[in-house]
Amino acid sequence: MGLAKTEIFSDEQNEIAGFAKVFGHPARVAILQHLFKINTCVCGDLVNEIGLAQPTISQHLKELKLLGLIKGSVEGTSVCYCINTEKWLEMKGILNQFLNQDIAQQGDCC
Amino acid sequence: MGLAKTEIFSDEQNEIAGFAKVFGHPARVAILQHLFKINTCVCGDLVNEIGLAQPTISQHLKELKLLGLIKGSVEGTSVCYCINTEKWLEMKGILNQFLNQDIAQQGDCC
DNA sequence: CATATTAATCGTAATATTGCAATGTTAAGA
DNA sequence: TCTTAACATTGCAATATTACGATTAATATG
Repeated sequence: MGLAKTEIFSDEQNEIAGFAKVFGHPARVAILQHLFKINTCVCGDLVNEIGLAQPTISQHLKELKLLGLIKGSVEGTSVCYCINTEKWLEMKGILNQFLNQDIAQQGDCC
Repeated sequence: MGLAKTEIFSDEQNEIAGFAKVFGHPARVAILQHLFKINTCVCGDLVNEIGLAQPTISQHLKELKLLGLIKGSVEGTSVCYCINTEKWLEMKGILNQFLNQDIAQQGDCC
């Protein structure tokens, strides 16, 4: 089917999956890393930085924007992208809660 | 194409994406949460716990096993699954490094 | 041995994702 | 206004993912 049965899972589970999915592709990881590294707005060099065609980068940016992880503001003919710190922290909190589940666990049992 | 151009990205980027991808589906999030909650081996009740068919669960378990996040040992006619703590911690470290990138960042610029 | 139980695998349908060429849009500069 | 630039959108081909029915494999149990 290719279609996830999201309705049988909790909002929390779907939220975790939603955020994680966006990192599930190396191009988006690379884009985010670059945005962090530059530390100031990037305007268009992502296409040169990463080795993918312009429409492909544009599409990945769109997905990141849809989740709210990045912001884009038009700057003349170019567009300036940067991390949305607030949303990033929110996501970090949610994912960390999931990743830190193990503290109570005392070891493997298999 | 549906095929990610992994060769143009660094090993680190591909590794982050690989781990994240596995959480990119709520069923796998649910499976992991349940394995943590039970805190002892779960053998087959995952199918009842989560509302998906047995082959579907089996497939998700396979992916989790492939990455090394869970271990399974045969226990009679059933199979006992549990978290692979060592691998989980390794993954946590890698993802945390990615999620914590923001510390140096001083705010949005758009 | 016959049968039931449990889980893996196979095959397949439906849908999603990835990537890009072609094209559209918008704003700057000549 | 015309042209160029920087992106976004559209449309499509190739591949991946998700889900499940049917089947298979392995082990208990009567």
